[in-house]
Amino acid sequence: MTAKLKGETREPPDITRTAVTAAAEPIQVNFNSLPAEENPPERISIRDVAKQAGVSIATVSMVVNQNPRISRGTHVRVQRVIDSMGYRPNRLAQSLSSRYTQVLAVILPPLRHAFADAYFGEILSGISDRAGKLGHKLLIEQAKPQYIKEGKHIELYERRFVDGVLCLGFNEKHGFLSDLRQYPMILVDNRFGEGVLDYVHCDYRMGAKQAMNCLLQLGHRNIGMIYAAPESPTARDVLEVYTTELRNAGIEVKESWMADGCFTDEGGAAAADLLTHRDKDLTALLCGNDKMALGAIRYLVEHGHKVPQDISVVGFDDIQHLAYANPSLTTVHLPLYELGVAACERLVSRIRGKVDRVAEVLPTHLVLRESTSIVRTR
Amino acid sequence: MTAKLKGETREPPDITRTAVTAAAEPIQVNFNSLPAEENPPERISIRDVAKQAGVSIATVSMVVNQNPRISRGTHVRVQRVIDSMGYRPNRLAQSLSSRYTQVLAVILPPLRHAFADAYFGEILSGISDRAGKLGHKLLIEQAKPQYIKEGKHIELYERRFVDGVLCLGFNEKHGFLSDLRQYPMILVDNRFGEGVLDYVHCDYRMGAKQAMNCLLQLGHRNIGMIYAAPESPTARDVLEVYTTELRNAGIEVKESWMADGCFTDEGGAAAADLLTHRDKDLTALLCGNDKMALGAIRYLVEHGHKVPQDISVVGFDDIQHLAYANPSLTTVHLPLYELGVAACERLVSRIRGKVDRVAEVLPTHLVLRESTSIVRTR
DNA sequence: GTTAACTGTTTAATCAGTTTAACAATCCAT
DNA sequence: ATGGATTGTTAAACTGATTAAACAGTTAAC
Repeated sequence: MTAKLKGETREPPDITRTAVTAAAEPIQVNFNSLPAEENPPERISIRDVAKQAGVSIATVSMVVNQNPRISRGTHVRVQRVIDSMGYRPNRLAQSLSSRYTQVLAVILPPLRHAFADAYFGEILSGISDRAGKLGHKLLIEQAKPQYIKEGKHIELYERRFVDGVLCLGFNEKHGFLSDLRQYPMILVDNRFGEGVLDYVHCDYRMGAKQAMNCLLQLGHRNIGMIYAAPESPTARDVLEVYTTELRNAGIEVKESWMADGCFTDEGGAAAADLLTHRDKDLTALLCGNDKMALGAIRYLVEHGHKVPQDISVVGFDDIQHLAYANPSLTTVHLPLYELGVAACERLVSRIRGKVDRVAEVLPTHLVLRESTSIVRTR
Repeated sequence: MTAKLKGETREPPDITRTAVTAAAEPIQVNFNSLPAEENPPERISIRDVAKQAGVSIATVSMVVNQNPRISRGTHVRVQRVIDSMGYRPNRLAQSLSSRYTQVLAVILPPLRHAFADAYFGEILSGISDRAGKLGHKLLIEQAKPQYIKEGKHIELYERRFVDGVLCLGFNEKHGFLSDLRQYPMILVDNRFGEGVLDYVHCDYRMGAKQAMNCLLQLGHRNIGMIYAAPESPTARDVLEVYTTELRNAGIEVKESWMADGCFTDEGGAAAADLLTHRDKDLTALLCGNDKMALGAIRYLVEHGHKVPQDISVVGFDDIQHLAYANPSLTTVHLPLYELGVAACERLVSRIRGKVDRVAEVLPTHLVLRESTSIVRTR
């Protein structure tokens, strides 16, 4: 009979409703000045503001959205009421009505330490900073097998959680990416198919060329390569440039000079083990990322090889706080922060329908430090 | 006159509306089988399902929410229609109506590398996993000064972005925390005031005791301490236990044995520098976290001190991949993943109104590795 | 001095759900 | 056969915003 009381509390739902599947600034605070518990502040809606200001809710909405059809006088008058009442528009209602959530999702690969990874972290910083500036919030998801199986990545759009998705650490092998083809999304630091998905990635070919030039100029001819994820287009870029540059220098490329290091520290160490035993004449190692390079250096040092005197090592990424490693690492600097910024920027442009398919490649540069030196003479 | 066309596209808003302030499973994909671009799938609403199933929208809603008032037969019949149509409830409408968003925010401190931090990463993993299981999404925010000044942390609730907030890496010095007092929130790995805020933290007193016991048992008597953030209650716990344990062992505590390492690698190195010059007789260092411990070891090794032969070092955190460091680090293991899980669990319970003020402390244990040894005899 | 164009505001429909109260239909006891 | 309790379903109100279309009041043009 009577309308539901405003502010009445209800029980929150215990389960997620997914319908489709039926299964399953530092300021010192004086604690004494803080009342132990306060009633939650009562919600002020657009109707309350409209009533108080003596206008319609449409007018309030237009003031909030800075619609130019509202006169200066009305704008000021209503804005004063808004400020005095502390009105904040309910974003759920805004999004329901406007069809835009102003939220983006970042999908990370299902690695145990994805959240603590320097590579992802740097990209995330860029994404987060730019998203904030563009007035967007960030949802973080991890694409575990179960997650994909349940179609949660599609729900992200279909249930209106987000306007767009940024995918980090995936490549063509990850079939779920093509499920997102029809929605706003961007693949970060890789590419996919031919004009199938939007992407932004670092120029791994340029980076590989810079690294190889460096090693060749230092006189190295027996150069090993610790790669990873050969199914990844950008990883293949590096491998291709590696072999091409060797050939161009008149060096015969040996299959035994290459090993998979799985992008990990341990993998890098294992690969260094393998490579140094397969060919004792290797004087340099090119590594697909810094983590593998560090693993390799650790292995080499522990097994009596001096770095760089016996073997030079070059990495990829230029992860922070590694300049302190001993020896410090010569590496290809990837503009990961900028990559995140660009990816976020492009995605939002796509959401706003302003641009066509995005395909951008960001330049790299070599950072020469202590893990490389002129080739040893026998 | 005519109703707006369904699926008609509108322009997304260019600005954030904040009213209050007027200022400012790997599967290979065959690309050829993918149509270049598809029309976005048309939205299916609860009304479409109701019509198709020949029931009211209330019934569909109750089926989706597994309301027991719906008969078995109706449930099955409607569920079939839901599945066949691929209906997914719009979460914005659900949340607007139900008053619960099923979204939690994680607020990180404004550090440059907060997203790539092993400490935060581990906690985040726990939070993320548990949030997923509880049917909640995660929003990630960084509390930059501007962010707090603009009251964005309060908007998180007031504009219905989230149901609750987890705060990582903050302490009593961070005044904005008290703004959140009246909303569901939990302070992670610290405490605040006396029953003012919910919190879960590791038992730093226990950890400090374990570390000191170890060092004292190894015969050390001149033990230095590299602390950080002395305004933090948990950091003070460690300092207090450190001094108490020394006194209990009949050792006079010297002010010159303590230095602030700012929780960073460089800070740890600088503190080690300071401490070893202030007192050449120090045989052990207790460090507030692993990063400082590593910085200290790096400094010590580079300056001719052998670790552990000359100086033993104990850390705090037990960050992954550090077991490989040389020497590997003896450290107090903090159950950070479990901390994240517990924090998330408790927060959701609070949101559901099931429990009172949360104040939980998780046990630690010492991991003995190579950076500690029996005290050197002169 | 009408008519047309422009301004600023409001009305009402819409977004897509949840929930309360009412209602119809069946069941059991009187 | 009548009344009350029980069960399953629906109508309608409600969540809090946006926006197209209508409308009233001025001003400009013919």
